[in-house]
Amino acid sequence: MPARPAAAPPPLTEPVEDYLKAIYELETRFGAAATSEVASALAVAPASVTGMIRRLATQGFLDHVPYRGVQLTALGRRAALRTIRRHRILESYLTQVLGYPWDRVHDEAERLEHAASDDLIDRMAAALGHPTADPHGAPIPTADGVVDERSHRTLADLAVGEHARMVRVSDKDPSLLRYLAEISLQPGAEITLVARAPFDGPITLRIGAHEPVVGPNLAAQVLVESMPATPSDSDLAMSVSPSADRHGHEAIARPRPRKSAR
Amino acid sequence: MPARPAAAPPPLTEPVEDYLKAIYELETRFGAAATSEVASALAVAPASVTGMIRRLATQGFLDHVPYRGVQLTALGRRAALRTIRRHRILESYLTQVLGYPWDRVHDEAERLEHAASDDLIDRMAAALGHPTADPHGAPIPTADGVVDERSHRTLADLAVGEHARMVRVSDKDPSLLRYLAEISLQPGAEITLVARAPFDGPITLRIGAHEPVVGPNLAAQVLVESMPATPSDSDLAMSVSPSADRHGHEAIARPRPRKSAR
DNA sequence: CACGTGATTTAGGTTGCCCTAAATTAGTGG
DNA sequence: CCACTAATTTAGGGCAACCTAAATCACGTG
Repeated sequence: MPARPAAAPPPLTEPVEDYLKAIYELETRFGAAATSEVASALAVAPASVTGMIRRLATQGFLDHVPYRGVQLTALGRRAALRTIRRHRILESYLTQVLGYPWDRVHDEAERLEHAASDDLIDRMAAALGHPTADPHGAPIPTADGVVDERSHRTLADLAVGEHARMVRVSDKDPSLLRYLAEISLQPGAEITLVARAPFDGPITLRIGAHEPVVGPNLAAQVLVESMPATPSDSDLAMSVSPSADRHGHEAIARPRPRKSAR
Repeated sequence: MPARPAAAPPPLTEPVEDYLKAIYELETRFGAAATSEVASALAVAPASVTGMIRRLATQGFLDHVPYRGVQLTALGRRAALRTIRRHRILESYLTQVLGYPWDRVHDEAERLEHAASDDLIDRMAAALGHPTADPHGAPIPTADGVVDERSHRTLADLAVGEHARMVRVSDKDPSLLRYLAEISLQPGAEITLVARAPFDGPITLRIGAHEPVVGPNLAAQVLVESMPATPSDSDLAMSVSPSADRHGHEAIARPRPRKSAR
């Protein structure tokens, strides 16, 4: 008999897409996602996360070791990246074509990402010339799930006198984004760290003609990449190597044998 | 005490928006919506419709007379028109800006209409110059719920020799839409009815240089408006008055007193 | 004017996703 | 090694939206 044309997988529900996306993001930040982290990321009770996780595990989207957290399978990662791609292309389109300010695209994209078809997303991407990063600098996965996962230093890591380019900031806090726009601290901006007060104090930057002073808290949220010092304003031209400071993602630890080795 | 800033009404769920939209459409076509009509419009069991209708009635979106059907209240009509506005602006935007063919916008808009914010819809409308009709000729309600509800004759109603302009066709049947596009029968097209075979037979049109022949079934789905006969190709220049062929919408009949009046 | 037919509603379930409260487990410090 | 704490899971519901099967109702007809 002729093989049937491969039963289409049932489309994921909105909550499922949200869980997978949240788990993906926690996993890339911490190596694995704890129940409570997922719960607070989604503003949901931990008990609810346990239930959803069990279902997602039986459906093959993730591996769950009870009391130890979860990790996405290849299937789960693909699904998560598909949602993330939609989200970031939507954000790009909303800002670049429809004139949204960058602090108001997150919520809109958050809803649209579940409703837009692949075709729509591709048309938007094409209209933008297939962008590789969204307005906040987050990399956009390709349609087949490849994403630039390089990690970056933060503004708080820069040494005095160092020269860098702003790369990325989270899209989640509108008021932070509005403030950053005010001081022209947006992806692509060139920054020199002018001064740093002691005891984790405020940091003075130079961005173009301005010299904003920001707190260490804010600085830690802004990702940057080193730039070769410009011949003009640099005395110490230390080129910081883009050292791979990625932690080596362990798989979830299996529950160890209970005999306390001592 | 200072009056609180008016508690925001809880946003409608997706199924609720769909019910209200379907009921609105049935109501403008038939004067009232029957349970079974709603059920088949939404591809849902009639028993499910009864349940939803009861909830919507208690929430003030519609009036329900058991066994007699439903009618929207002013509140329900506003909500329905808001969804319809979104749908039609989305369809317009998808075709005009993103190059969707007109037979593929319905499904996409159907999903996006529940996710798009008012702000997004307004931005799209502005980008299009505030269109008054969607790609299929359906009128777009304004943001405050005003819509052009004129009814129209169909292609099947035209007399031989009559000259008309195509106004509108349903957006629901992609294959019909593809065929109409093939024969250039799209909103705005000027049409002359060239011949009509007897016994409800095929109808010959002239559209520009083409003379497509269409069945009565198709003709009944295409809404048109009369045009003054052009001096060139008309012998009988009958200007058909745009007679109000609107049926006079009765309210739902109350269940009559059971004593069989006779 | 009773009766059958078709439309509608009621009764009783199911599923997905959420909750709170009460176990249970892992990991730490004494 | 025991006890405490914090994280997690289990137990037991709730609500929205759907379903099927079994009443019930409206209405035209014989």
